[in-house]
Amino acid sequence: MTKDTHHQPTLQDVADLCGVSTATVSRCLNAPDRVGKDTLERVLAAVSALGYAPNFGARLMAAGRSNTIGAVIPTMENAIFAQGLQVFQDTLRQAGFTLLVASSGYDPKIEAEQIRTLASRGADGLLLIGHERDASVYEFLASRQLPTLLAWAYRDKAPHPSIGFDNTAAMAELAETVLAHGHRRIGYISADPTANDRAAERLAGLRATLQRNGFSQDALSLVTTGYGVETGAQAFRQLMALPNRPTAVMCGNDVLAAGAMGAAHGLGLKVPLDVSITGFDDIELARVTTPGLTTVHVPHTAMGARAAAALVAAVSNGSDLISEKLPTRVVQRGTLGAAP
Amino acid sequence: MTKDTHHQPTLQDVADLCGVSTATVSRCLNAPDRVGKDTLERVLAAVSALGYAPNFGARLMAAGRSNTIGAVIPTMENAIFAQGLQVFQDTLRQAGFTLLVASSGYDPKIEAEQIRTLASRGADGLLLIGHERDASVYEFLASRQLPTLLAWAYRDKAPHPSIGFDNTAAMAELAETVLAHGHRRIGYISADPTANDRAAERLAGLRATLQRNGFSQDALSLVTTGYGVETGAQAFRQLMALPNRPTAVMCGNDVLAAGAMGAAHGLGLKVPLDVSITGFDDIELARVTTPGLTTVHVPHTAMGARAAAALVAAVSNGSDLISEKLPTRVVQRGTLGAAP
DNA sequence: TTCACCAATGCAAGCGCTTACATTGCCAAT
DNA sequence: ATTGGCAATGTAAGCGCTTGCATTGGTGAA
Repeated sequence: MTKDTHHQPTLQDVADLCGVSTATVSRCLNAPDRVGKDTLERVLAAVSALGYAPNFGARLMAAGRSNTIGAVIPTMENAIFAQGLQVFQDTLRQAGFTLLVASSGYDPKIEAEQIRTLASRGADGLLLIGHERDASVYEFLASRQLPTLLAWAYRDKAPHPSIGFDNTAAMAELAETVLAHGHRRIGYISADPTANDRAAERLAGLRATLQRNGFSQDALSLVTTGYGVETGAQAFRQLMALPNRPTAVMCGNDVLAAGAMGAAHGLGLKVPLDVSITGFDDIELARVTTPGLTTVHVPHTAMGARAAAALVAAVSNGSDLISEKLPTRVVQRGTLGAAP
Repeated sequence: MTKDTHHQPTLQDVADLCGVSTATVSRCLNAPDRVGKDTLERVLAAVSALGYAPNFGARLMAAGRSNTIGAVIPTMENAIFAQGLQVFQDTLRQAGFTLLVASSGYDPKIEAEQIRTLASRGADGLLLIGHERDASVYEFLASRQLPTLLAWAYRDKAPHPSIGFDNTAAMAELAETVLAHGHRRIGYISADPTANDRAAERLAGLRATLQRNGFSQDALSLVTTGYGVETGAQAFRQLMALPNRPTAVMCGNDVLAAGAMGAAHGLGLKVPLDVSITGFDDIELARVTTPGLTTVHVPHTAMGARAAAALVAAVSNGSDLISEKLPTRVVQRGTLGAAP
């Protein structure tokens, strides 16, 4: 037998086939200008003839770079991050990078674990959602010198670079709009703000707006809940059962709002005649409900593209990651009406 | 200086710290039962003290295994695959595997490229969507001996193992239900069936049902379109502009159906009084429209979990991947009514 | 003609880990 | 008391690639 097992072709095979050293072949692939023109041609021919593809592990090991960017997102289950992530991946792909995605289920423990996993797989850079996480995680990142960009959030004073929008201001703007419609009793459905800084900031934006407009604490009925459509529906029913039910129910995101819409329908309440509902994120869901959801439009596409470009630059040229604040805007679609 | 650069701890560091060989440390991590109990303890303590994490590249290289499963899905942009994928990842994680996701944008060229990328990154197994792809891709997979499981589809005679459901039969069942409501002119909105075998099978199921029930070709008005909510809406308007407009519009998936719902509302058509609409997949969207979408429920969760378990088994024990057919069922929610 | 220089290429040392094989030492069976 | 067997551990050979340094040979300047 010439060959016992059916191996993948290696650099050596290519080198043998054209009578050069592995070093030359490697250079043909990674620094073509450091090689003679005819040699280059011959080697590339051999490469494609053999169907050679470099072994990722070996390359990672020898070069210490993987051309991979990792992303840890809270969930893949709904569309909140999907659109931005899709663009993120497309942009990376065009730059010759691969995306590794992991999701944490909104659990900081799992997130930390996933970050470590991605790092140990040689991710050259990381995309994370939001600012808030344990100091040990940031220490880990620093010790690895891993370029890390935070997204879906932006803070002025933030110690880590982020690309996103101002959750607080965006929700404040929406809240102003709601108040302008004459609503005086506001319900708010939020994901747990202690474990989710975007949720916390949005809630803060709402609170600040209420206060600024001279409302008392009682004007706000807060329900904290989970992340699905169903939990949104449940929270909405809870709010409607209140003695002094709110005339407008604002939701921390579109998924919760969609649930609220469903629950309203189930209760026989007309939106926005009987009750107004608002969301946040402007995902596909928001265009699909009847009437369309009044929500905050978030620049998913721009965010994904800019984040990818920034990380690629940081990884390739070592350029610094700089924070960027993208604009949001309130989108009126129909679920917000005048207070009854 | 004791150390010039700020290196990650290596196996050697751990070994030095507890006075054993790297082999022993390696065994502690990979085959704890082949090591003395006290040694194990000491080593694990050192591991966590140093914050040691194995270098992925080195491990991949030495062991030829990565504990990684790759998945190439058509899109992350909507929820069609998200739920199944989330479960898939969770199950993998619990088995100590990592998921690498890539999306192809429904483009076979990109899919092939992504498959190669994942393979070269040392994915131990692959999850792909649907059966149809170029023979060269399957040859590549075979030459790599890469355990590959197809999902979201199931075929009896299929040459490759798959776990999913029978798209043809499921759509046929839904079509029977539609016909049972008295509809005689059916519109169908489909993604391009030439590039998507699930779409093709669903269409085939519908056609077969019409034929079985003695309908002529004219009973079906087909519109082929893209993948977003908006394209669904557009296709729906197209169907409503037909001289002999259909009384029921069936859609190849829930996203298209949601678009159709929106368009119907825009045209002032009451669903299901004026026109019936059906979807396929039963994703979150289907519960959010008003009225709820009548659709085909697909076992997302079971599919993701079983697929993960099967791949883990195949990769770990070399056990064969066997096809599995999961049940679907028609879910009546309200968008399907009697023909006007 | 000589020589300094440079482009093109080869040599070989790792990168950090796994694992086949070798070694050690202890216990039970003879 | 010997010794075979076995569990625990060590030794060291790669895995396939990149890259610093060495070597080669051709070029133009002196």
